[in-house]
Amino acid sequence: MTEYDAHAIEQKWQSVWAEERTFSVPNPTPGQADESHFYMLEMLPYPSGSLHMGHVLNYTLGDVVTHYRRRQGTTVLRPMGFDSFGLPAENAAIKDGGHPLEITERNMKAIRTQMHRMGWAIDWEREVSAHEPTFYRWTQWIFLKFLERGLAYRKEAPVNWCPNDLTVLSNEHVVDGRCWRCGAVVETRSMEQWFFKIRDYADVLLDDLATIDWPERTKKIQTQHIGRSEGAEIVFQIDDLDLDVPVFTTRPDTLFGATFFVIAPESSLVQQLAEGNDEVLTYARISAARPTEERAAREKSGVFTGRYATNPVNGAKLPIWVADYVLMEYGTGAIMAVPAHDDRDREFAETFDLPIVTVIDDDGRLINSAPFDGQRWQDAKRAITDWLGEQGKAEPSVNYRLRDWSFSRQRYWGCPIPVVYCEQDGMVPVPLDQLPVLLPEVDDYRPKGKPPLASNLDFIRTTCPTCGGPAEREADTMDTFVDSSWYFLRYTDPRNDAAPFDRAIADYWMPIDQYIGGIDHAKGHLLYSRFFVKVMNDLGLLGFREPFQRLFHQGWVKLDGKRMSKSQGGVSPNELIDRFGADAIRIYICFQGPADQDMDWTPDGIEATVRFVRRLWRVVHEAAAQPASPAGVDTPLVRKAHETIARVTDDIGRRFVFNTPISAVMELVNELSKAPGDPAARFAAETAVSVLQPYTPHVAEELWQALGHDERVMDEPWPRADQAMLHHETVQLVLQVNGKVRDRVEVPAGLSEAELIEHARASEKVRAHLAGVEGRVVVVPDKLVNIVV
RNA sequence: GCGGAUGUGGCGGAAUUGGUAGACGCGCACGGUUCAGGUCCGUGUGCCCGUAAGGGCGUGGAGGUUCAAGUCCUCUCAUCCGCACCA
Repeated sequence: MTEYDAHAIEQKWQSVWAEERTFSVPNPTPGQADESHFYMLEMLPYPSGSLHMGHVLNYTLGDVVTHYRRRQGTTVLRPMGFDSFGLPAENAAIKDGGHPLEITERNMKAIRTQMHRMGWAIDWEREVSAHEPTFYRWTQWIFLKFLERGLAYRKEAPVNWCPNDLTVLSNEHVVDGRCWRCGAVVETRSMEQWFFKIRDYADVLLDDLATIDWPERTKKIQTQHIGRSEGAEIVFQIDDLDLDVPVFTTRPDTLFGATFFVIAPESSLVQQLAEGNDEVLTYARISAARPTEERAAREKSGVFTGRYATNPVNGAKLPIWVADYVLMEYGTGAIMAVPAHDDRDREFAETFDLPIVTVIDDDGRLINSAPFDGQRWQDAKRAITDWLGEQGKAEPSVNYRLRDWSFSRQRYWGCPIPVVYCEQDGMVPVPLDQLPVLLPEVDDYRPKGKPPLASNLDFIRTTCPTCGGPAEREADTMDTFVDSSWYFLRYTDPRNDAAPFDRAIADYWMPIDQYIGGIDHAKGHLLYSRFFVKVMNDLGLLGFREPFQRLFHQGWVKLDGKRMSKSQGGVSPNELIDRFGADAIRIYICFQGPADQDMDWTPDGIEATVRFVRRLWRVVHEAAAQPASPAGVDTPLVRKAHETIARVTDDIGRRFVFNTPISAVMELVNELSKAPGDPAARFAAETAVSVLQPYTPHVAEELWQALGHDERVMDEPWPRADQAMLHHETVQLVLQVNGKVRDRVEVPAGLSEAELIEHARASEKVRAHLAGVEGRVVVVPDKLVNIVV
């Protein structure tokens, strides 16, 4: 027996797999019989640096599943690529002082090497990167399809502006009022921007959550983000102006309690209502410009316009105020204020000394609301809406918190938006056959507040595809989340140069059977991708409605309480591979705890997993020197082996837990080492190597050979536990008195209740606690007898 | 404020259907092998009382249901995460 040499073994097998293209999976040929297949995917990395331990956990989990499924006889598609366009990669390049293309490709190279060294079973022949023209050509193509269908549009709107990254951000990427990448406080600016009409899909995005197997918390986050709320739109008339202003409310039952009326500072109504009123106009201008964060500070501010609105239920004259606690983007930008039954309205009323009228009593019935007095508020909602509806002053309405997705960025490193602007023809899409619109190489790519491409005249100046006259190209680029909304489709048919993918091939592999990635993408990438798939389904490009059938979030790997975001000294995967080998790291990261919970990174105990691999190495070699285990041999060791198979299979396959299988194999190895010469030693060793193989693919192959096999263990069918071997001849019977364990005895399995009770009463220890009293008896067959006195 | 997750030895964690709490590993202690050290092997290790036999306590806290609760119910505390003036 030679010493265990992780590096020699790992390099050897990694070379073999690369040469033999072991993990490359061909697409089905037309007419081929449908075979069992599985699409395993983990979220692709940003090449903004090299991998950290969080990635190692993510991709190792995917790898274990990949091997496990392969060995179930399933063809597993498991591709990889790079989210190489966009802020993360570009900011990394700026920091490193190089060109984004150069830095990005350098990082990609480093990551590929790390992935190779971890031994992950990846089909590299399907690799795609967002920044390659062969990929973004089709990002542009898909954009144009959206545009054609009216789902992409340009609009002047208040948007989130990051003063540090000098670009617009989507709502999903403003976190606590700050930029998701750099942490700068985001400002509000009114700019003409590109949007995707994700709001049109709010209902289906909500409803179809019921059809997918996702963690409930993720569904909750999306549900909350979409924020569907049902109510009514009620029309208020503005005195003297002959103007009808609708408001949205979820509580039409409180209409009689409305005592004032408020409009948002950004509302176009302000100009009409406050003409010549400088106080109001100044307030509106100043508060509209306040940063979102400051505006969300609780203190209520506002100004009275001097005008009144008429409450349609009772003709009451409600003073109209302008106040910045009313948002332009939600509902109609105007509200009826019911201070008795709304905390914000109450606070405002108290600040400005406005009347408060209670219209629902403690029993939940309407008061001060004739003719609806006495009705339960839940019923009155409907009744008042119907009543006003008959007069044409109300109709049921639904509102969403979800805003359309702002996806244009004033940055260089992204997919060019393929439209041109012509004086004659206005905005003109670039014809499909002229794609891709190539991102030009520029020297000065740094953000300046206006898109860097705008000053690149070679790029900007073009001709109009419609009239042939002079035109200018769009200078904004796309959000990186556009790329990641469809990359998983490109993997299915990555070299197609006639279409983004062939529909039949995408329909064959998709939807993804198992997706693994961080929960930080719950309302960004995971929502956008669902939207893209639904649109593409509506466009007839594919035959399914959801991209990710089953989703799992790995926990964060934390260092000093903070999420790992880049490789830090001492904990970089490369250094750990150098010191301990990939197999030991793979075991370690899985063994640390439940994969969906956060873990604090400590290197304590990583030596232990190396020690375990060495122990396995030694024990298996010792067993390999033994004669082959005869069929039908029945020893405690052979039973332990079958038990291990059953546990590991259930844990990975059904429960989707990855730490306890390692404990199970450790137990088996412990028993094997304590049973030298056991006739089942070879069988136990083979079992240990076989079920550990998804975790430790390199050393498993080496040990499989040592056990005398020519085949690869990764190609061996997953072992099956012999049910007969799981059945025990004797069981340990727990004897309780008053629910407390007093004795344990070994008895034959399958005894009758009477026999079990007899055993219990025969126990000295039980008798000592019974003191001669008979007692009532509870029996759990093969497990427990509890005597209650 | 709303929504969600978590809480078990000195530490990471296990306990899958209400039925032996603490598997597996780290750490620690003692012993052995090798001996420059580490490696490696063995034994022990929830807490308290007791030389021992044995007994008591024990899954953040308080109640409850049950023959039996880490697991179910009610309340509560702590930590973390998501949302947050969304009418």
